[in-house]
Amino acid sequence: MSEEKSLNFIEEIIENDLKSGKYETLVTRFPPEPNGYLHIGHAKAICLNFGLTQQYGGYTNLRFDDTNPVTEKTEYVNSQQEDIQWLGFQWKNELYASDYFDQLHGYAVQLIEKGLAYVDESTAEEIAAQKGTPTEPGTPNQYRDRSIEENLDLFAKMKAGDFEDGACILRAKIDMASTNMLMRDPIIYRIKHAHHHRTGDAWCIYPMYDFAHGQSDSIENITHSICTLEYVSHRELYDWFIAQLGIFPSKQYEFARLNLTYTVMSKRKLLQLVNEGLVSGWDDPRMPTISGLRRRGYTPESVREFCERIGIAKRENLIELSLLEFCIREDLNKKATRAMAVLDPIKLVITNYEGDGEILIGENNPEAEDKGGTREIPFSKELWIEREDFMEEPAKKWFRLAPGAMVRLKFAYIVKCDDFVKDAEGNVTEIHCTYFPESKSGSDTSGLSVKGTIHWVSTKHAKTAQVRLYDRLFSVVSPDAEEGDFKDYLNPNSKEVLSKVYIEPALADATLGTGYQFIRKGYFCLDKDSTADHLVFNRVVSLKDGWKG
RNA sequence: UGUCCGAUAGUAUAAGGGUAGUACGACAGUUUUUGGUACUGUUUGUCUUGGUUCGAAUCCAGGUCGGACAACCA
Repeated sequence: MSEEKSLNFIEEIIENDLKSGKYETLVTRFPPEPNGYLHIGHAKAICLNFGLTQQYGGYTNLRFDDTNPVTEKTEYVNSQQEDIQWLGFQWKNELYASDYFDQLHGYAVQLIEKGLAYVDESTAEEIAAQKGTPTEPGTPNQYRDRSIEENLDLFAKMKAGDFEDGACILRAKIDMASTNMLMRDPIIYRIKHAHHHRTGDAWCIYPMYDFAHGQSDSIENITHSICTLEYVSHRELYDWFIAQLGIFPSKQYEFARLNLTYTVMSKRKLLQLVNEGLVSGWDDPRMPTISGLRRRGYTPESVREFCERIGIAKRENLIELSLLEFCIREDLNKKATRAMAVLDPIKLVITNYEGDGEILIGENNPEAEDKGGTREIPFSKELWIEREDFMEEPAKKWFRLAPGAMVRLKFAYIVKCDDFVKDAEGNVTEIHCTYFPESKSGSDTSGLSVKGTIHWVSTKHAKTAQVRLYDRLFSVVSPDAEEGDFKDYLNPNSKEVLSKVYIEPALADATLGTGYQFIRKGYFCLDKDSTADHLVFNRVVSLKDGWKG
C-alpha cells in the first residue's frame, strides 16, 4: 500500500500484522443475524470487511449469526445475500453459526470439565439481581460450586430436552465481582424448545452470542473480527473463551457504527415501521435499508462511494443525509439518461406555430463520454410546461417565463410570452407565446440570447405516468435522540404521489434498474409497481437547486 | 459513586513531536441550450487546565463533555 494514502486505524493494524508476519492471509467475515433486512449501516460494515480483503488479499466469509431460533428466518437469509451481492461483493464461504452447534456444544462440555462452567437453576430475575450493578459487584449463588460431574449430567439433560425453557441455563464461571458486567458469569447456553430455520428440532439448547461469535471466528480462522463499538466490552469475554479453549486467536476490533440524519437505523425500529404499516415494507423507498435504497434508485456504486467517504473511526458520528445525496447525484449525473417530464403541468400555446409532425433531436446525456446517443422528441403547437416556470409578476433575477419574457424550450425554439389566460378563481390556465423559427436548437441564427431554458412535453404526444416524490422519513435530525416515541417524529410529507405526470414518449420505454434524469427536476427510476400501461417513477433525489428565489 | 471507549470547521475525516489538510455543506463568481454539471474563490476548527519539549492536535496528569455496560437478544 502506498504511504501517501492515509489509512484508517483498522488498515494500520492489518498492515502491521501482515508486515510483521503475524498472519499470512487476511480473513474477515460479515456476520449478520438473519432477523431483518440489511441497512446502510450494514453496508458500511460490508464495504469495510469485503473492501479490506480486496485491498490486502485474503478473503471474506459470510456467516449468519443464527443462534436465536425465535427471531430468525430464511426470508432474511435470502434478502441479506441478495443485498450483499447487489452491493457488488462476493463471499468466499457461506457459513452459519448453526453449522457449529456440535462443536460449540463440545466447547461448553470442555469448559464444564475444566470447572469453568456450571448449570444454574435460578430464575432470570434472580440472576439479574445477583449480577449486581455497574458500580456494585455481583454475588455468587449456591449453584456456582456444583461438582463437575453434576454439571455434566445436568447439561446433558438440558440438551436431551429434560427441562422446560428457562428451567436452567449454563453459565461460564469467571468473576462475579468483575468491573465488566459481562464477565460476571455470563450465560452461555439457554433452553429454547424452538424450531430453528436450519437445524430444525435437532436442538433445544442454543448458545448465546458471546459463546458463539468468537468461537465461530476462531473456527473459520478469522484474523480480524471487525464489529461496532457496542461490542467493546464483549472483547474481554471473547478473548477469555478463546484462551480457555486454546483455539485459534481471532482478534476483535471495533469501529463506530453509522448514524444518518433524519432516519433511524436499528432493526427493531425499522421492523416497527414495517409491522405497523408506517412504510410499505422493508423496501419502501424511504427506508434506509439496502433494499429500500435500491428501490429508491440508488446505485451500488453510489452506496459504496458513500461508505468510502464517511470513513472508519472510533468516535460517534452522525452523517448528514446530504452526503448520501451527493453520492447518488454524482453517480447518476454520469449515467442517467436525460428526458423531459412535466410534473405540475400548465398549457403553453405557441400561437404562431403551424408546423405538424416536427421531430426534434435530443442528446441523451451531455455528461457521458459518448453523450449517451440521441432520441427523437415530437414537438407541436401545444405543450405542457411546468407551472412553476411561469410567474405573472416575475421576481428579481427571474430567468423563466413571465409576460413579455423569453425563454428557450429545451432542444427546440426560443419563445416569447405574449399573454396568459386565467380562470374564475384567478389561476393561470394557459400561456400564449410566439416562437422564433430561426432560433431552432442547433441551428440558431436568430441572434437572440436568453437566460432561461425550460423543459416541456408536447400535449398530443405526451404519455402519462405516476410519480412518487420522497422526502426524509423523519422531520427531526436525530429521531433516536428525541423524547418519547420515535414514531411521533415521522415526516408526514415524506411521500407525495403525483398521479398524472406528462412524460415524453421515449420515457415509455423506461426499464427497471436504470437511472433517468428528468431534466431540471431530478433523478428518477422506474418502480417495480409499474405495469406496461401504468408507469410509476420514484424520484431518487432532486437536482441541486441553485435558484434562491 | 465504578469500568471501558471517545473528543480536530456545520458534518465527517487526515496530520502518529515540526506550516492544521481534504471532502460534503454554506456563500460568491466564471462557463453553460438543465438556476444541473464543470471550474475558481471565500468561510469556519484542535473540549479545558496544567506539565514535558526549542517546538504539542499528537506525549503525560487532572478536569469537562459525549457514548457503552446490569436481555435466558445479537
